Amino acid sequence: MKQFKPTTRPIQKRPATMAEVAARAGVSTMTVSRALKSDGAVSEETRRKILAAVDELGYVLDLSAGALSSKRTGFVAVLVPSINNSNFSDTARGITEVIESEGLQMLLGYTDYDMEKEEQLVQAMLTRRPDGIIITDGRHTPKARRMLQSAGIPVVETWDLPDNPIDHVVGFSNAEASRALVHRLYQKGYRNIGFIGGASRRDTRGADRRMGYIRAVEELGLPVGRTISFGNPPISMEQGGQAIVHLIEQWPDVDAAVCVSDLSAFGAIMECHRRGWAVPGRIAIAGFGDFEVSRCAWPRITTVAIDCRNIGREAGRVLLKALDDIQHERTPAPATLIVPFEVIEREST
Amino acid sequence: MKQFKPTTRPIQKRPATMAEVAARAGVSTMTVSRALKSDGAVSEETRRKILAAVDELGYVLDLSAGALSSKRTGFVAVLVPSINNSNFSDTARGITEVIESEGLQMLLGYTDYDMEKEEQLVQAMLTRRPDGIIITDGRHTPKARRMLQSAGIPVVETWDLPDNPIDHVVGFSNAEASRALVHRLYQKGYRNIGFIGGASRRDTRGADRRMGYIRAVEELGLPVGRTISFGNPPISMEQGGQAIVHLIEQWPDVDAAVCVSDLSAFGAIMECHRRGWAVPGRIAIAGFGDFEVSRCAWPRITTVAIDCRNIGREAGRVLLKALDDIQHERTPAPATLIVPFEVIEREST
DNA sequence: CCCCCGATTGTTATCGATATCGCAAACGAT
DNA sequence: ATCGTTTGCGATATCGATAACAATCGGGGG
Repeated sequence: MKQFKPTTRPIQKRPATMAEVAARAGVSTMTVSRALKSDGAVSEETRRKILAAVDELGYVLDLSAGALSSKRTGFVAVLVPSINNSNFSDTARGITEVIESEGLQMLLGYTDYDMEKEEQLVQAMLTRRPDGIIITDGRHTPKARRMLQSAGIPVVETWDLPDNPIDHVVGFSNAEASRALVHRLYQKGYRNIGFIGGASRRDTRGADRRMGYIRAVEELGLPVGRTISFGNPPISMEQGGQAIVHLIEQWPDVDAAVCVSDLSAFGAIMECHRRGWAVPGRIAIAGFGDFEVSRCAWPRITTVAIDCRNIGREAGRVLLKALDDIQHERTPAPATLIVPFEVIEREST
Repeated sequence: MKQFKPTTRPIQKRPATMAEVAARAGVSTMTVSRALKSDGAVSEETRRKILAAVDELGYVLDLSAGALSSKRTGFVAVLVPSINNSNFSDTARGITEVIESEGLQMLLGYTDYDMEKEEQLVQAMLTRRPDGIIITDGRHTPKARRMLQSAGIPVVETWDLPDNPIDHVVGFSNAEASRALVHRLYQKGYRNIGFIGGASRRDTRGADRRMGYIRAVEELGLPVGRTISFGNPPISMEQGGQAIVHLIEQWPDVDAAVCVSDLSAFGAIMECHRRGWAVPGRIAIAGFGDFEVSRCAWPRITTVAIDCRNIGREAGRVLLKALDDIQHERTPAPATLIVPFEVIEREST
């Protein structure tokens, strides 16, 4: 076909193959393959010739072919509920940081806080034959569980402490953290504490936080039942604002509110400003997650801090360890790593 | 090796292959392959047999093998500067939404606002032989550009309007948007407008916004040079707070500030509250991006709204169109799609 | 009754790399 | 000089699927 516009690039030009590189460098493909991995035993001279050929042909290695023969794709599947405005993006970041040093690549999927979607996603991910999988959840559909167990790869569950772990775990107890926060508010003198969370049970971590709250008010002998459920997870700033209004209208005597996340806490505080309710004068408000907005808002928001990025790093390390064990034909021992949380008191309570 | 704990799962169990499924169902692998794609012409009876076998063996398709023979990996590489606290997570979301309906999967990479890193990432991504690539930037290193051009796959540049596009474009002019915002502030009566942005030129969109600001103050005959550069992109809320203090100390007569993003605008506003400077009484503050925090803060923040998710969707659609063209052996025409922005005036100005 | 066609299924040849084994040359130690 | 031991490289056989083409079987039209 005649090209009228010489600037038009040929979309379909077939990329060079390793065999072509080998031919040009006058060696076998195996030697090229070795030269292109850092550890390959190749003489300096041949390597130079090969790299020159690679350069001239603009060759890039085809890992998708390599994966087939080496039986290692170099993929790590990562499933998170959502990546927008959430701690999970930091966790994903931490994972990437750790695994990319080993030449592994992340395959990211969103479950939308939905177990069914998670199941489909697990299936779709396994289709890519990842070397390992990190999943931000401790509860799964039976089928998802079965698929994960029989996939023959290391699994890391994170951000939770599952009752019955599939394999490895890197997490903390959301319930305990929430409970600790309520106790701290109690120490500060608050006696009528409410809770604001999402309406659905899809968010298992949110549900755990609610449970921790309930346990705390019960054991402290505080008035119970002051919980507002509002909107689908992840509950937004705007919804936090609406929820605080409901909370106060329904129980005018509440003096403090624990929100399922910093975002809803922030929304609640801003709505209070708008209505002239002093925070913490009229009502104290605490969040969860130590988002940047909590450190920066005015007033600064009391919250539970979790090092999200570190969760990712640790999860990545646990996975690398397991992969290393497998490569050296050791049976990896399922690890459970509990990461710390910290209640941080700021001006909002 | 003896298993002491019967619950321990066999990590190394090799997953079933298509050949095993075929044997069990009493057909050829080709028939299995056809049954597992939706479009395959297989009789209802055989399909049932095959699906039964798949189920019994717990078989999952191995796309990494299929990719080799079909020469289509089903991957779309997506490069974004950062995924944390940014609009790009929404864009990634939009892309996923569109492409997953076609069975494509996103391969996500972070450039950290760094062209060198971008270049490495492009190389790493091409190694996976994606069917297409979407890249959140209009400026690249020469080598990255060359690699993208000769990769033989559709390329979509997004979030920018490059002077010299590689292939397809879905974006808008950051400079124009920023300029429009300054004009709006001018209409509102502000005559001494500053700018707060990151210190590095790595963030090309940030640089464009600054340029738009400069052009606007010049053409309006306003005092120039009132710009503060602070911190590495993405400039954080905290840095926005520090920057506004510098701005006001250095030019006490400024009556309005344009921030490179909503996050820094928010930080600036909160810092003003802390210091008792009224916003917009003492100083008006505007942002960029229409983050949730801007809709929810008090005061609500004037900003430039971009439908980030939609950028992702459109970029995905453009890519799908190109892939479809290629499959039908048409030469895809490079498309440039300009998405709208809107200046939204709120209480902060 | 023959031929052609569509629907369904099988055969064979890749796809592009790497694992494994093997061999030759270089090297080092007795 | 001899005999291991490395070191560097190549030949061959996969890895698990799909493309392309061939084959088979019924049924309808001529």
